[in-house]
Amino acid sequence: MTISQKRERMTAQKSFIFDYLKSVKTHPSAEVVYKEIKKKLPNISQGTVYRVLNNFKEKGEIQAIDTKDTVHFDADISDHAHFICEKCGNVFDVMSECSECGILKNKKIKAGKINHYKINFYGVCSACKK
Amino acid sequence: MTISQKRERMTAQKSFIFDYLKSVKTHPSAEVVYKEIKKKLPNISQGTVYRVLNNFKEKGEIQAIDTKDTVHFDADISDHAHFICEKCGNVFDVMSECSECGILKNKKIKAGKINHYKINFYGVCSACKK
DNA sequence: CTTGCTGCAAAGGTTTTGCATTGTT
DNA sequence: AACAATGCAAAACCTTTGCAGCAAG
Repeated sequence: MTISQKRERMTAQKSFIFDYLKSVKTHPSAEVVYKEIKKKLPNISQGTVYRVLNNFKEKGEIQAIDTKDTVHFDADISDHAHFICEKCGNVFDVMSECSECGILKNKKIKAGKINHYKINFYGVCSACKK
Repeated sequence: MTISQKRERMTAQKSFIFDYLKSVKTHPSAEVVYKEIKKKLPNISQGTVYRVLNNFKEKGEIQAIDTKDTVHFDADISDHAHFICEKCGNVFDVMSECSECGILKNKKIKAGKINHYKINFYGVCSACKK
């Protein structure tokens, strides 16, 4: 019995979503992605957006940022930290290296083997503080 | 017009929940807290558990750990990292210091002032790898 | 033509909330 | 007695999913 390899197909929905994520420096939630893509593909559905985002995440092509409310997505999969506004929930990049975390990556600790890590900083963003 | 200060009241529900969180080294979700407390207070409702946990969090007496699925709670509010199992979702403590993150704390960066930070490590826990 | 992907809408699961009642202070 | 907190159940919210039709290869 041979394992049949599923052949992935390229669609407008996928490429629009990926291109959009690559083009923005913000870290949009699924809902924001949906609204933005809908401007170009008016018939796209929420279900498709969630499915596509989750597929990209599973393939490691984008990363998800878990916040209090909704999940945010980032097409930049390099190790970098995020600043999460406790008021509006927006996510900003923080260019900070954490050598200790980098050393632990791929190491096996008591809990299990570390595949990757995320650093989130919390505070109120400049816009909300106004 | 004077600002009327709300006086908080002590209830069995609150103290049971807080004591429970303080007593465990796991990082239970709201649902787990609910089930555990229900053993001692059979009439407690889910709504109360969510309300109490959120109040403790807002007062800074406990911290919330956002994971892919549900929020987990930790009565240990010291700066320490967590290992999140990508399979079962359980949360484990990681005793690791991150001097870079510590230095950034309370500093003002471009995005805003950092109040606190969280470091999450991801992987598959020993139990799930079995 | 095959079958992976989509749109639609319904379902699922978690968290929040309105309101009458209870129980602290 | 005041009114904060609870229990209950419904609502709100985000995300997933089943299925028939569409379209990429």
